[in-house]
Amino acid sequence: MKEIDLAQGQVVLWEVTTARRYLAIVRRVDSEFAELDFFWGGRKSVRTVELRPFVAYLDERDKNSRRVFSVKRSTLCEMFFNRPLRRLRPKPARTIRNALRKHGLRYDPEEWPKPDTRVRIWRDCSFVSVKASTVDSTIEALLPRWLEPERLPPSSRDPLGLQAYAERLANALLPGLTVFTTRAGYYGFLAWAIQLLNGPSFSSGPTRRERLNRLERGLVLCEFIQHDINDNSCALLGQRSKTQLLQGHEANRYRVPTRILKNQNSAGAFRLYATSLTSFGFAVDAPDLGADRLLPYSLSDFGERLARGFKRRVPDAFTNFALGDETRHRDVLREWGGQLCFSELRLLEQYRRAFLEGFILGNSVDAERRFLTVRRLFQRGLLTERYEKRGQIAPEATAEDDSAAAEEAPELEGLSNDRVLLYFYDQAPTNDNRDFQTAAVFELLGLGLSAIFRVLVEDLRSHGRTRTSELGDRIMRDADARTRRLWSAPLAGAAAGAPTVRTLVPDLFRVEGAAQCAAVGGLLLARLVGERMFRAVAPNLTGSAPLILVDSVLRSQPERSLAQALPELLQAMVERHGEVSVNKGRQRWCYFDGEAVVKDDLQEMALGFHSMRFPQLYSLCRDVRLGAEDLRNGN
DNA sequence: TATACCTAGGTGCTGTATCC
DNA sequence: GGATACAGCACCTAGGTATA
Repeated sequence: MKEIDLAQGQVVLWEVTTARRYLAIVRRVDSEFAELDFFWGGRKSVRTVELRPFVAYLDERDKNSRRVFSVKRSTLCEMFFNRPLRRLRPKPARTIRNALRKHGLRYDPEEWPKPDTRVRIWRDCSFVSVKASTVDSTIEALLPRWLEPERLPPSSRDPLGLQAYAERLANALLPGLTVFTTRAGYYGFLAWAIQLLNGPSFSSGPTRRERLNRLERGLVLCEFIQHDINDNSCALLGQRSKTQLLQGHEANRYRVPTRILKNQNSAGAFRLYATSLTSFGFAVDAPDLGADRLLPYSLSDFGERLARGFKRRVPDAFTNFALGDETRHRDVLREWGGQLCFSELRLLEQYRRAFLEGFILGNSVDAERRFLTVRRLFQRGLLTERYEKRGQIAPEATAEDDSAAAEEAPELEGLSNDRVLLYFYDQAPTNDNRDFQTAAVFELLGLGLSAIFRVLVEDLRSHGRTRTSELGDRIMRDADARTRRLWSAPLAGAAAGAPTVRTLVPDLFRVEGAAQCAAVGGLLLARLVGERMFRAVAPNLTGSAPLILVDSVLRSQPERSLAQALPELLQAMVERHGEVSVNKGRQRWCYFDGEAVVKDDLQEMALGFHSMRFPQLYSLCRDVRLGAEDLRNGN
């Protein structure tokens, strides 16, 4: 076999025998050997003379075959996964497709239903490697470009670019909370750890960050032993390692585990709670301390109080155990776990008061915002003092004619984002409700638009190319008579005849098929823009993508029906998606080619509310059993 | 019929891709 | 580089199939 240059990151063909051939990625290469990463997760060092770049293999194929590699699906699976995979699940199928696309290979057909389905693979001549050399790029610039542009990094998962605006709305309601800030105990643990480790005793030896990680692992071990394997009521970061940790004893004695998370520095408490810790006013950023090898935070007065409160729960010998290498008996660690338990910290009044000070009762802007949000949730009965019960749809949140739909809804633990947003959407538009209602209208507009964009995405996935003027027929064909009538009526008529928003939203998630979902999404948009609530909050959404889209297409020509407006709405969304993709430097999902929309790098598209962090808020409130009395003290 | 084994599908959690 | 969403993984269970 002739010698060919191999490069890191390249897809190569390793022909062990004529029958045993594998595709792999070059991890490292030197003059004689290349280390390969296989798609099934294995790694192996192979002599370079046994390897060929897969594209070179294709180029060497017979011209009569048009340099197309045709192979049964089962054989392709063996080449990728070392197994024929008689049932090809979506995940490995996606792995193969993504790998082919990523490395400039095209395939046909799109779907491979049977093991003996033949898959044809060939070079995608429009592909330009992201890491192309300067010489390549110079040559590329000289080439005519009448077909596809060069490939960009993979597409965004947020095709209409709605996430950033949603986060701004969430931050206005609950600044400092993130999707990870669910346990009040971590604030005290981190404050105590910062206070302890930034002291003079730890200037040599392991870094303070490593010591903090050890303290966290020690805490997690004690909590896990305290709450046995069947008790997940006190969840901590690293919960998934619980079984492994509990098995890691020798004669009922444990050491601090070496690992609770794959990367504790990026996924541990210190990192995930850092911004929240400062937003709550417990600590301030102090990068100069970091330069001195200290933890780069300085505790505030609140933070010092919180740390002292937590310290009262820390067993005397815990620190030495966590930072040392000694073992302790299970029963001792269980007792420590009981003292440290995050679910019990509320019983310590000093700790609870200090936490509430930072959380909602302090004088900072963020604390005041959180206080106003929490107080209104209490006033509306969305937050109550009954934390143990599973959350239910609040009776006043359900319009009378929608009660049947609400009864069918599954019970939700805590406080879900959709429950809060739909509740406020149902209330009168007042200044006191305005921020919640702005978020609700934004999310509902986003849902309706996304449902409509998704029908285009699914059509492109099936056909590769579609005309926006034909999608209306598809939606109408699958719809019931009432929906067809509403889609054909002028916008005002559709708004008046459509079910309520509270009915349409669950429908959107219940109906099967993208076309039916788009039909419901259209009715949701019509209903929304016709309601008083929309007119009340629209000024707050000026400049946001959903408002621009519905204003420019729907509200500008209210005499048109949804069916008539659909092609223009889709065109506006595809254009918006194009702009978003350019701004992000990401590959687009689709683009206009004359009258038709053409598939490019389509991604899976799911519908849902963005996180407004109400479940996380509920969890924090539950940890300290926040009550109405606490809020009265905050006035 | 009992049992073992296999697979699909659901769920929850972690690690990483993505976005700003 | 920080914050976030989500893909992927591990685990579990139900149901189907093969075998004794």
